[in-house]
Amino acid sequence: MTAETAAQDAPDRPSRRPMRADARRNYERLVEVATESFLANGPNASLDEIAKRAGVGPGTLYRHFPTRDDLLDAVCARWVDTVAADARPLLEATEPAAALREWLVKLVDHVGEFKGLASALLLSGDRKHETAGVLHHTSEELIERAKASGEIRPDVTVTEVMQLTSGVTYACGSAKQMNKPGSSPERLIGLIMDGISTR
Amino acid sequence: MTAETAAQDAPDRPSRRPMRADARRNYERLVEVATESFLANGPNASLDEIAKRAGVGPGTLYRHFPTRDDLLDAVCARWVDTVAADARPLLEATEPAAALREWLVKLVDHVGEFKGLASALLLSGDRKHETAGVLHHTSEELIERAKASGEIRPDVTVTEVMQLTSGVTYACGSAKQMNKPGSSPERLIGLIMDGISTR
DNA sequence: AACAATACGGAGACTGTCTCCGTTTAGCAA
DNA sequence: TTGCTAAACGGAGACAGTCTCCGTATTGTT
Repeated sequence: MTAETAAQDAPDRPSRRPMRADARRNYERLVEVATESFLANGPNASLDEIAKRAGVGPGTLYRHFPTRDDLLDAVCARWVDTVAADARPLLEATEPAAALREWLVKLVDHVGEFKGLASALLLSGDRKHETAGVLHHTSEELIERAKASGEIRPDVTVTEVMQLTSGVTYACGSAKQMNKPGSSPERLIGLIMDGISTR
Repeated sequence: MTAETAAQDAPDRPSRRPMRADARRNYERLVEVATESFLANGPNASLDEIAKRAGVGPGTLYRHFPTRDDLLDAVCARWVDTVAADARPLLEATEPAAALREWLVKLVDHVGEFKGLASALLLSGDRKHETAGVLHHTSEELIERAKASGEIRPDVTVTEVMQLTSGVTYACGSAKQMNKPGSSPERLIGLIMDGISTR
């Protein structure tokens, strides 16, 4: 399921008939407005406000997205497609370890731009939407290739790398928002790469 | 400033005369109740509720702690003394790198127990209360010793280690709360230790 | 005992969450 | 087209949490 089709047979819709036209319109618009709003005001942005700015009543918002997390998920689902596209070329790179490093840095940057909204995604491998799965799967491929080439230790798991990476994301994000410079994602990912490399 | 004395010339009090007896009593009681409440209900526990359970009006709570963060800080200030005590023996250990590793694991465990309340502390080196400073300073000593013994790379900074550690804390915390087992703190800290070790 | 200075506490304004239900609309079938 | 029904809308309003204002009470000092 890609973000584009998400609205049709939306979140866990029991694959019944497609959404009515007006419902779909509102769904789309809500996700759109929510994205702006979350980016501008953080993940606690007022939901009623989002509804208002999308030109619908609160009831409509809550019918489509019963909880804040559901809305957050939908917003992330769009965004994740963009990120995954970034990885495509890396999957064919000639130097797997370097490719992995580059991907992890990109991941941190992307998630960082997206504020704290997406950080949970790195950890959950199997949420409703493939949202998180896409990221997990991409990482998995890159890690397996790097293991195969002998550059990464075979005892390291995908989950571990994702945990460490989400940690870097969190640390960089927090550091920025409290005006503590801290080290760059490149540097921290570098240290992690050193830790998981064969030697 | 230790937690015990915190109430006397409390948060950034312009070192004027000490708190009045009733004020101090309420301050103490509030921190006490807040600790329970945050642990039980997370960092969004209702402040009015805390005030009520401490037997004071909301006004009193807000006079002592103008923002939620101020209260959170006060709660953490108590807790940090406990943690720091754990490090005392490690500072004299004969194997600095092992001691550092042990400390970092302890740190993750402690912060984890304390839910998400304290994770921000690892990153901020110079908050109002020494709260964060204590942790930072302790880590610094352990890291310097490990560098001096040649086991840790000299180019690694304290901040970097704290960033990575807070990341592990975050990752383990999130993983737990969304029922994703993930790897243990020991394992992840181990990978980080590998990354920052000389080879 | 009297008097500042300090602190208390609760009423209430305000903001955000979420639901209920009467009204409207889309889509289909005749 | 028209009429019908399931689907969807949206806003009033109940509720919960935040935070302030200010009249009242307490403390510690002379």
